[in-house]
Amino acid sequence: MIFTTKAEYGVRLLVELGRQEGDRPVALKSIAENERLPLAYLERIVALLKRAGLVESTRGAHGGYRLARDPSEISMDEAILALEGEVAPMSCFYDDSSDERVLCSHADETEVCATRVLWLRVQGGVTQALSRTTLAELVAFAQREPVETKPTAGAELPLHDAA
Amino acid sequence: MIFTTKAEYGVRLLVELGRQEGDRPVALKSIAENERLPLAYLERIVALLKRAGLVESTRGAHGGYRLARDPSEISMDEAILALEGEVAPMSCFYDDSSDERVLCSHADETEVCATRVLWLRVQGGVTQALSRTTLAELVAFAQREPVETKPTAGAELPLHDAA
DNA sequence: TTTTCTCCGACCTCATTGGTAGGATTAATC
DNA sequence: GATTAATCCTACCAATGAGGTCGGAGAAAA
Repeated sequence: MIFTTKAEYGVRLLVELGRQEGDRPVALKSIAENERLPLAYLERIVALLKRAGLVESTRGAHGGYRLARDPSEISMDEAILALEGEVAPMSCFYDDSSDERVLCSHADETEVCATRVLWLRVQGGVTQALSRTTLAELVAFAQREPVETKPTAGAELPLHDAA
Repeated sequence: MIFTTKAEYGVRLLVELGRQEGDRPVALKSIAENERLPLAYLERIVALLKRAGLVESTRGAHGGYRLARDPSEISMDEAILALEGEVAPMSCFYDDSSDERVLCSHADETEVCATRVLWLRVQGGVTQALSRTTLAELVAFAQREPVETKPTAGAELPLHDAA
């Protein structure tokens, strides 16, 4: 699997926050029950979103979480970056990586590496799909209503028949 | 990392076969030495490519592997499918998967699932990038020569600045 | 018949995933 | 001010898969 459950749970959490958008923060417990996800694990996941500035928290009784911005201003590449880290099709694509196993000189910009070209295209495909999708769209899907907010160019395509 | 070293090593193996294309099969040992990859592991990887019909083998002395088709007829989505299995951004996308953890009804086609929409787009982005890239292109890159074979539509874009 | 290959299955080690447990802190409310 | 409901934080833990290794069994050329 490409993405882990962090991405799945984290995005669902964001969608849930987007649906319940109001003046009062939403307690994680209610989301955990709604989505039937383990609360303790969700706590760690929402911490990632908070650190990335996508979510704000209020402590204490009647506390909880709310979106830091309008859902239409939150793109999925930001969310996935926060949840999973940099989208890299191969380990040596990470900045910090000194993966000794894959000793192709991917990192060496000057040398033309055949596989690097391929992974760059894949990376581009993923980040495009992510950046073109906003949280507002997903919230609209979850509410089974047509998209109201103006989506980013190209985002109205489901893209899933494009393979 | 999205793909494992199987994809990296396997694609490099294919590129190497594409470069040394001739009448005689290429022994795995020479490829392992060229690319500095563990031979025993490469053996298992090339078995995947053979099973998928991308590669043919000759046993015995002076034996080895050759491409089953012209490099321009081998697209990377076939290769990755053989090496890594189905490209699925989330575990429940696999046919055989009954992943009890992710209990979103991704599999249920009738129900609109917000995250499913997202993963479908990602999947589409990856498979597009892969299917638009042929082995012939990568071989050309490895030989530091301009692409001669007519690439599939859109394949001439590196796509990596598209993010 | 030895050498050089492909083939095949068992095994092994390590890192990551997907959690859990237990508590500390903060703030509203009785 | 005690209780309660929430966020925060760190440590631990089991299962899985990744990335190999090892040893040998066929097959074909010299």
